Amino acid sequence: MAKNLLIVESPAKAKTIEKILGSDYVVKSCFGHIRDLPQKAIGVDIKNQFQPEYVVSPDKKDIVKELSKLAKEAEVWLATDEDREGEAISWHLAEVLHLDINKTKRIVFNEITETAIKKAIQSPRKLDVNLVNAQQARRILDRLVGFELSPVLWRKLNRPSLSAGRVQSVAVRLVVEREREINAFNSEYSYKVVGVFSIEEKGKEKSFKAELSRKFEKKEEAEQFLKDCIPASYKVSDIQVKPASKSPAPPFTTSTLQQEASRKLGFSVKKTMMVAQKLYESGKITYMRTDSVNLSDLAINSIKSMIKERFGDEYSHVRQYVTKNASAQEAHEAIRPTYAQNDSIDGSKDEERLYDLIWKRTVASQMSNAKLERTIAQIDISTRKEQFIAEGEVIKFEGFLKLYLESTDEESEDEEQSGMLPALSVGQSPTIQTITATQKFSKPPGRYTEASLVKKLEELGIGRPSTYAPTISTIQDRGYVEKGQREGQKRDYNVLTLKNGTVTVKALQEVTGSVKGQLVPTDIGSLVTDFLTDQFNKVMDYKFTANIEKEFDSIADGKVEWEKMIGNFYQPFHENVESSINSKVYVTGERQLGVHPASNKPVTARLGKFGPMIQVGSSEDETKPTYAKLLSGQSIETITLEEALALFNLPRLVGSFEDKEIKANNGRFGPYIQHGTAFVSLKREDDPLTVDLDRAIELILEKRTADANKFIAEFPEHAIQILNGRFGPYLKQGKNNFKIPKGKQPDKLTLEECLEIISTGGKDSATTKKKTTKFKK
DNA sequence: CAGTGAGCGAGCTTCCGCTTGACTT
Repeated sequence: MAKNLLIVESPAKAKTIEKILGSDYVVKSCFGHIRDLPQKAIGVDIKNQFQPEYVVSPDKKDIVKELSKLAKEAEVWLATDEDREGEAISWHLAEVLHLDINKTKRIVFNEITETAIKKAIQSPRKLDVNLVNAQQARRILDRLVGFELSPVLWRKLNRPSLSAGRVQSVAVRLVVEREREINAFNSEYSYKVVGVFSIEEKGKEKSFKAELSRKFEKKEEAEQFLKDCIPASYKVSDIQVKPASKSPAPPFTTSTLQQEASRKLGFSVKKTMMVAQKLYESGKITYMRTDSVNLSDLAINSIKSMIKERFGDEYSHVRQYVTKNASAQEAHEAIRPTYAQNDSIDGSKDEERLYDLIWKRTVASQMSNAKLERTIAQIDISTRKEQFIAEGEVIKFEGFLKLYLESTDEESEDEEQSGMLPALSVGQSPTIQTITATQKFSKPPGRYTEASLVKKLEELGIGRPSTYAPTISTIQDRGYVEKGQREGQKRDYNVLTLKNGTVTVKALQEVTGSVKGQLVPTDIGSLVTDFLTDQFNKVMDYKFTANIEKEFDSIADGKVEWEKMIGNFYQPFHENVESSINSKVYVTGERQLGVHPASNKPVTARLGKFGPMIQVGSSEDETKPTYAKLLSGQSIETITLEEALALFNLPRLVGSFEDKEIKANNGRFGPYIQHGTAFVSLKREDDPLTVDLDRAIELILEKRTADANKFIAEFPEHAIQILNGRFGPYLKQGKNNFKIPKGKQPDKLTLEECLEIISTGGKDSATTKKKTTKFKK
């Protein structure tokens, strides 16, 4: 039996540390928090100084049992993370394992290296009760806000399972307000003029581009300019050459990894975290939930020697990055490869790609600046006072660019990579080949992507590395925010060209305003945001988290009692909740669209029991009002009277096929076509208002083949079917589904085997089914 | 499975931050 029990949070960490410490130490993991407020009840005694009721989390019972047993016979070292949550985890461990708080050794290290760990063992400290209290205040405040606000929403929007919280509600607010900025944006245009010139260099013709020093607002102005250029000659009037340098981005944190993996690999934040977890568990990278850009000395040294060996001394530049984010707690290192010399790993395609990204980013962060030379040449026009400006950039020394360049969120269509210019000199007269004036529209602010929303939340100090991905999932699961599906719309633009002495005008089309993969608010998301910002503006304030973080810090410093801080917050907050819940106002977002041209009845859009809808007429009229559901992509806030009235064309007769009518409609599960008694869902790109007969028949036939492929085998006498599903083959009996055990071939199952699967696996499947279905209604 | 369009009723939702698997139709 070992004399010492050392407890850390993560099992992968435990393994590594056990190797370092040897046989005197048993190193175990507690898998994060072991105790928390109860899941189903508020668990805070408000009348009694907000005393929390903690329970061992159901999935941690076994862990706690094991740790208790080990703790009885060994000296316990609490080695959880060095931050507020880590301190609290240690305190809960001390409580549950009945350790003497004054005697228990608490140690911390923020890198897993032999020196760091042995040094930590040399200097244990006591539990920091003030820091624990700061965590309790954070926990209790979040619980009070979440569990008091959510019921207000259930009532005001008449919808169960809505939720509100310090983090998620602000995340939704960001998306809602961005959408409104975009809706309010008035796109303006101007004409951007680009000339293509050529010049002789060493007997060869070389061409280069230059942009005019001004843009034109009107087409006529642009046209006049081109005409003026017909007889013109051109002269290089000035050349400036300036050295420039670029430095690498710091190593990855959780947030920057999510952003880069989204931009460069197209990963969702959830996927990034799942793949990173795999890399971490197999020992290939350091911990992936971190807000620190710090690299351990050991890592820096091994990266340095690797760079020198592989690229040469001149490529090495040791940099120690400092975390700028004020809310960072820096309990871990930056995300980096465990062994810098491994420039690739074996794993799934996704693991290999993410590792490659992490490796390059980390190594590049320790490489020299890139040295550039920027050339700006000015070209005069004999017939006009404007000038053409040619810009060129030449890399003199690539430095870190040899490996890696960080991407940006902006679309890169306009970024003409300014390459090398031919050698120009003042006084030269380049010849013009073409000049084009292109109509360019100003762009509204971009919608958030999952990753750019994480970036924004981090800037505001809202949320933590471990919660970014779950928060993004929550706001989508609750139906507040969706990933956009709509393709862009076509827009005309003009291009004027001067070539061979004549000016031509062409109208072209571009696609703009695609929302694919970007976050758009739903009607419910917008209504919840408006309601909460109106009635609970303090909690919805973008600075709320930053403000209370300061108060948590005061608690951690021992200057403020946590009960007092929570009391000061709760008293006005709760009064607000009470008055809001008692008011008879319901949130429907009702909006008048106008009157029906035929009947003169009012047309309104609002949130109904089953979602956003249009109503024609009022419920007080003698004849009942008529209703129509909004289509996906439409919203109460933006739908027009014309669009609303068009919805009443449903159900719509599309035509007939195989002697049966085909109708298009918008139902409970979205738009569909009905063919006799068969129903087929429309695809995202289809619109029930316009879908034609050919397409409808195509979809019907598609569905028939899909249904045929779905079927593998059946035993009708027992109502058993073996089918192909989303997660592979499965067994179905009546309404229950069963997993087919590994190693069994689904098409060769016998009746006996099927019955066995049902009798053994039956219980589990039935209970899990209940769990998942209860969410839906 | 492809309706419906309120406000009583019965009983259910819900937070944020630490950690991993188990499991999905």
